Amino acid sequence: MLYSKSVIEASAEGVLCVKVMTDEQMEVLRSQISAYAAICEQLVEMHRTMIAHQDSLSGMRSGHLFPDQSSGGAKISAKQRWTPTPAQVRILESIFCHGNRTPSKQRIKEITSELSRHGQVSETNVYNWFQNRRARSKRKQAFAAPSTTESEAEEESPGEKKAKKKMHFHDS
Amino acid sequence: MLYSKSVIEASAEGVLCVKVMTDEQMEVLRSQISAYAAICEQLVEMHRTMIAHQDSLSGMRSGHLFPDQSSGGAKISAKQRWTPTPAQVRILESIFCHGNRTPSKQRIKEITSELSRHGQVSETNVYNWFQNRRARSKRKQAFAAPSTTESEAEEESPGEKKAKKKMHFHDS
DNA sequence: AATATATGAATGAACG
DNA sequence: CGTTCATTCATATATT
Repeated sequence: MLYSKSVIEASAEGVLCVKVMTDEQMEVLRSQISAYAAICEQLVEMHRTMIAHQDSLSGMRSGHLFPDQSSGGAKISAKQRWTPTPAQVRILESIFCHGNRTPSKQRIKEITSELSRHGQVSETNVYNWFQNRRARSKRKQAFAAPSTTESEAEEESPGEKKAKKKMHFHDS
Repeated sequence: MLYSKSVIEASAEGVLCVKVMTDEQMEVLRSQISAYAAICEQLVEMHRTMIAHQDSLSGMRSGHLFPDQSSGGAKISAKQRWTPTPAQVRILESIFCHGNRTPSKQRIKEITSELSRHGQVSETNVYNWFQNRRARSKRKQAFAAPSTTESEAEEESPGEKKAKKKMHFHDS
């Protein structure tokens, strides 16, 4: 949809055939950008307002407790996706919160064997878990509003955290 | 649909007119839209989280309140990242499994032009693809190899690997 | 049951 | 090159 740029190839052979945009098209693009800009502004404004009212933020994690997997009935249903048992989650969280970042392959193996005693896991599962855990942790911290004390002086506008684009083209 | 198909009209007749945009300029515009889209997503997510927290306090439901964009179906899904088409994947896998490791720059160029006939692709994309392919192949080995002797049965085959994987195409 | 959210997995791109 | 990040997809689980 957005890539209509390469559509116009057929007008002439190789010479002054370029990607052209009519005023109309330009206008369309302009309004799209405009619209997004407006939406962003709106959202930022809303966000600020809400933050102002926000004071009691108790980040409670929803402890999901699911039934025992080995409760008599044979659970032969082929699971398509690994689901850590509560015990495994506890161990993983513990390790993660221990500040021990970037578990190496060796460490992964150790953790995996440890977890294996509480249910079936693979190294890949553990690896993915840490990857996801870290990524998610970062994302959730998008707005950790410390109303108590201003510790971090360096901060950007709410919407710009993710806007940074680091283009590094390896190219040829 | 915000993108009318009047895009092509201009090139048909004598109306060679018009504002031209280089690919570079198009890219800039695309990036802007993309960036705004990303920011919006981020803001919406933050918003949602905050609303959820507020709900736990007052039970008030504000509902979704971000306008437009979905009503008209004008989904600006500016693709920020290259996604190889099935045909391209097939070719790439084929080359990769051909044992020809670490394609040279020249080879990359060749492959790129070959792939270009099946969809837009840059040399950087190809380069990255091979890097990733190799790295992940190795990782899998690392995870699988140190076990016993018979666990070496897993090797990707060019023709079929993950049939259940949903292929999402992108229009051009 | 339908929708929403949480989260495991896959992968393109970037970094050192 | 190996490792890590960021984004996306698919599904398990929770909520209405």
